[in-house]
Amino acid sequence: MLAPCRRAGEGATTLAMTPPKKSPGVPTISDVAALAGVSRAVASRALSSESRPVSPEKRARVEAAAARLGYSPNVVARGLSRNTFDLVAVVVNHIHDLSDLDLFDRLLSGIQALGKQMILIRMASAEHAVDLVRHGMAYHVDAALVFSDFADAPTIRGLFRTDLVVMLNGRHDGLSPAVVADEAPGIRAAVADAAKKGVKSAALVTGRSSSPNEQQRIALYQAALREAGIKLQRVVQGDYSYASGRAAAATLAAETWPEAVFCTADAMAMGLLDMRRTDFPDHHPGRFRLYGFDNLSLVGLGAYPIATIGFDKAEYVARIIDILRDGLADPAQPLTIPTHFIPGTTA
Amino acid sequence: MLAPCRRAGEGATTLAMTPPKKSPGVPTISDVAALAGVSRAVASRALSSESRPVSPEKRARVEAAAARLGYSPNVVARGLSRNTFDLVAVVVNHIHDLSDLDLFDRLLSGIQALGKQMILIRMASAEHAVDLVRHGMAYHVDAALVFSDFADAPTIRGLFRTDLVVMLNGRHDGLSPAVVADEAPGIRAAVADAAKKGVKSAALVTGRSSSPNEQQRIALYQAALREAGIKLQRVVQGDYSYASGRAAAATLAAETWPEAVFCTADAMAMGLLDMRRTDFPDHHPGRFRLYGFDNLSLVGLGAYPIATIGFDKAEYVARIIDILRDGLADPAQPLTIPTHFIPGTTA
DNA sequence: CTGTTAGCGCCTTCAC
DNA sequence: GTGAAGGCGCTAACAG
Repeated sequence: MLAPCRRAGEGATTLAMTPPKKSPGVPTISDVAALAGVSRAVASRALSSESRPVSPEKRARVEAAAARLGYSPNVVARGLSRNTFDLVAVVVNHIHDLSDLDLFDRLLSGIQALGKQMILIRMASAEHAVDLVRHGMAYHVDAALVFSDFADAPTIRGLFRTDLVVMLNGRHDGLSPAVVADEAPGIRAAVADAAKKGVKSAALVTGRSSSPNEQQRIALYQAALREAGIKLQRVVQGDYSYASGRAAAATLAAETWPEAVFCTADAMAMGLLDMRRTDFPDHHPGRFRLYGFDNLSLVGLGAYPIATIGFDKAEYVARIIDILRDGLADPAQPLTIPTHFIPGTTA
Repeated sequence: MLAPCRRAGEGATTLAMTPPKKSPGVPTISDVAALAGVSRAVASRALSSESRPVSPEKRARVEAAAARLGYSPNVVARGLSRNTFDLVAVVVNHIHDLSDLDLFDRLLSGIQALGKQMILIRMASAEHAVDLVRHGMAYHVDAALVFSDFADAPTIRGLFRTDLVVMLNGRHDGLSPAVVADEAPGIRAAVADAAKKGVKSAALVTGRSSSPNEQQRIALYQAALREAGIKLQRVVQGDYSYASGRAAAATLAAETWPEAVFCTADAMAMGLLDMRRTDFPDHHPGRFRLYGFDNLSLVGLGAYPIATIGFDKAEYVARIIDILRDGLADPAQPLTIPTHFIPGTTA
C-alpha cells in the first residue's frame, strides 16, 4: 500500500497497459497550454501570478482552459525548478513540547495563513534526526521552527537546507532568530503577590535543572524571594510533569508545609495539588498559596485554583509568523515576549 | 525572508555572482558518480538499495564517494520521477480533534518509524481546503489520515492525489479504510458498574448531537441504562468541551442531582466536577458517580476521580500504521477497536 | 509581449 | 554488469 499518487496522464483506475500518454489523468500545464492555444511558458506565467506581463486575452484563455481541465500545478515539479516548497518544519523533541494545544493550533493556522504547510518532526535523538530529515521532504523546508531543546542552532542549521531557523527553545546563538519569554516580570509579580498576602516561607519545585533555561528561571525565583523577604525553605526537583508534581508533594509533606509553593510548570502544580487532595480527602487543605508556570488553558478555565505565569500566546505566535514573513533585522538580539502574573481563582 | 533552500552547486554564502556550477554546494548524484568514476545510473543504483545488480567494487566506490561528499539524495527530484514522497497528511478540523497528545505523539512516531513524514492540515472550511491542499505538498501525499469530521470520504479523496485515505472520524463509506472504536462494550460496562453500585437514576451529558457518531453513542447509553434498570432522568447537551461540562453542572444542579452522571467526553466530566467543587467549596460533594469518555491521560494519572471509557491507544495507532503499510484487505469493513471501562480512583 | 530552449536532480528503460 | 538517453512537470533565461 501507500501507493504513489496519481500522476499526469494516469487515471485513477490503473487498468491501462498502454503507455499512459493521453489518458484522462491529472492534467499538466502542457494540456492547459494546448487547450488555450499558447505555449507552456505563457500558460505558466498566466497562472503563476507572476510579474511578467501576459496579454489579457491569452491570460483569460489560459485561465478558462485551466478551470475546464481542473488543472492544479504540480508543486513538486515547480519546487524542483523554483527551489522552494512552501513548507515549514516544526521540530519538537516530544510532542508535549508544544505544552499547549492552543499555542499549537494558533501556530498551525498562522502558517497556513502564510500559504505554507507545516511538516512536523519529532526529534527523538540527534543521530536519528539526521537520517530522518535528510531523507525526507523536511530537508527542503523554507524554515524550521525549533521547539525541541535537543539541538542547538548550528546543528539545526546543518540539518536543513534552509538557513532560516527560528529557535524557540531558549538555545539561541547570535546567528538564528529566536523568540524567548522574558520570565522576570512574571516571576517578580508572582512573588510580590505572595508577599502581599503575608507569605513568609516558600518552596520551589523545579524542572530538570540541567537546562540553562531552567537554571536562569530558578535564579530569578531566588532573587525575587530574597528581595521580598520570603524564606526559600526547600527546593525540590521535578521534570515538569504532572507525576513529578505529585512526587514533590510527598517530599514536601515530610517536613513543615511551606506557606507558598512555586512550581516552574503548571502540570507540576496540578499534580502537587491533586496529591494533597488525595492525601486529605475529607480535610480542607491547610492554607497555602500555589503558583504554577505556563498558563495552561486548563488552568485558565478554572479547573485548578492556582495562580500562574504566562505570556500572551497570540502575540508569541504573531512574532514567529512575522519572522517567517519578513525575517528578523538583527538575529543577534532575540525577540522577547514579556510574561505576566495571572492570579488564580483561589490562589 | 523564507528564502528558498540551498540547492546543488550553491554554497550557503550567496556572494558569488558567477553561474554557480561547481561551488561547494549541496552535492548531487553527478558529483558522486564523477568522484567514484562511474556513470550516474550506476551511482543511482548503488545507492538506491535496488534489486538491480551492481558490481561490489563499484558499489563500494560509490558508497565511499557519497559518504565523503556528504551526499543525500534530493527527495524532490526523486519524487518527481518516482512519484512518491513519503509524506502522510493528517487532517484535523481543529487541533483539538487529536483529543490527546499521547495519541498524537504515538501517531507521529509511528509514521516516522515507517520512514514517512507527517504534514499537518487544519481544515477550517471545505472551500478553503481545496486551495490549501492543491497548492501545497499536501496534495502529493501517499496517504491521508482524516480526523476532521468536516468532510466525508469522497470529498477527501477528491482533495488529495492519493486514493489511500483512512477515515478516523466515523464517516466511512465503503471505499476507504476506516478505524472506529466499538463503543458498546465500554458503555455497557460503565453502566453495569453503576448498576452494581446501586445507582437508580442518572443523567447523560452529550456532545453535539448533530453528528451521527454521537447519536449512536447516545443510543447505546439509553439502551444500556434501560437494560440495567437505571432511570435516565435528564439529558443535557454540551459540546465536548470543559466549559460545556461546567454549564451542564449548573443545569443539573437546578433539579435533584442524579445518582450518576455519564458524560460523552472526559473534558465535560472534568468541567462538571470542578463546577461542583467550586459551588460547594467547603462541603463534601453529595455522593454521585461520574463517568467520562476518552480516557484522557490526565484522568489516567489520577487528576480527576472519575471513571472513564477508552480504547487502547497503542493498538489504535498500530492499526492505523498497519493500514498505511499494508493497506486494508476489505475497506468495506471498518476496523474496530474495542473500548474498555476504566474504573476511576474514586468513581 | 511571446515562444523556444535549457535545465532542476533523479530514475528508468534500453541498448551495449 | 554498465552507460547513454529520455523523461517527470515546471520555470527561468534567452531570443524573437
